[in-house]
Amino acid sequence: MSNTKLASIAPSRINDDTLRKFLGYHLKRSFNVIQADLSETLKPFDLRMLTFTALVFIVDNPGLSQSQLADAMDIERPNLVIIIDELEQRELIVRDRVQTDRRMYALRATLAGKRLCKKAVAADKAHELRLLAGLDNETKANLMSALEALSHHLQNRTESHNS
Amino acid sequence: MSNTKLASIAPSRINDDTLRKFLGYHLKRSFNVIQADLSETLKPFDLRMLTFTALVFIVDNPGLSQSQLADAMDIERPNLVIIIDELEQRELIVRDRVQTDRRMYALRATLAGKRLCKKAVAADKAHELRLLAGLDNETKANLMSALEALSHHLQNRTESHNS
DNA sequence: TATTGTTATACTCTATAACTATA
DNA sequence: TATAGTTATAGAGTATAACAATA
Repeated sequence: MSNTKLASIAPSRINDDTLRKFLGYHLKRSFNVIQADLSETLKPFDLRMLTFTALVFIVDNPGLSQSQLADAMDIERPNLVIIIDELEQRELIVRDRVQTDRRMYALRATLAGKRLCKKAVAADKAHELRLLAGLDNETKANLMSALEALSHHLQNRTESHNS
Repeated sequence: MSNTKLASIAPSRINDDTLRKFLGYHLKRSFNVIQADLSETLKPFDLRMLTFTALVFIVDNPGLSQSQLADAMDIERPNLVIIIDELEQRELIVRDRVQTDRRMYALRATLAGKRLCKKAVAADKAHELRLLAGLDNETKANLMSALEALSHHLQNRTESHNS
């Protein structure tokens, strides 16, 4: 860290006064760290954030369709296909044909899927607690409620835009 | 919205009780919305989130090097090159050779760069206010301080990991 | 006609290894 | 040797258009 020569030319401490005022700036930085760390946490289960999220949704909502899932995950239908393919090939979920509407599949988790989901959720929870270790409980509670409020607010906003 | 037949098979309202407890879940959803909206906001200036962030950093820190900038932006050096190339080609910034250490460049914004930066910052600020319209001021303030705390906490965590 | 799932495709962001030129 | 910038490349995530099967 001996950038004594550098100090005369470039700022030794980077100024982010302008960017610090932007929600998107902090959101991106925070998400990048959590996303990178979460990838490591999910690696033992052979899951990524997207496959993990899809699996949890299917476990919690047996019978939902790919359209519904894509909508819940805020991704486009085409991008969900390979995620479902992967989960199905690993026999964590099944695609059941719906008899009353043969266009769509009812997604259901297998026993193996439910078991893996439970383990991954526990690992993810432990991972987040480890990541937030050092913050006092009040800050953590504020963080969670603020983020949940933001997420809901933005979600409702886009819904009313689409209609 | 007439999924009356669907209701008998699949859940009509998606349950996200499990995922709702995860910071990463809300973080990702919020970031996706803000990122998508910000892209639209920056389009008139021919900027993306990355080129915008780089430009603001250079304006606020005249003379910084690409390594310093990559570090500040939390991206890898190779990925910064094309961003700087783009800003330089558009004559928003210049790469000045540092005489005392000819390996590196001192990045500086041109007058045009500073002007565009100012306009883009204002548009971005207006965009965020518009996006958060409807939330009461207390929630907004909580959100900002919570996110800033999170961003700083995670940043310091990774720094101590790298050393 | 509209919708579900699918294919193909393209663009952006991210990450790593290896090179060059300078120190 | 170590560092700054670069090239090449590969892997994710995301978005759109167009298609087949079904409603």
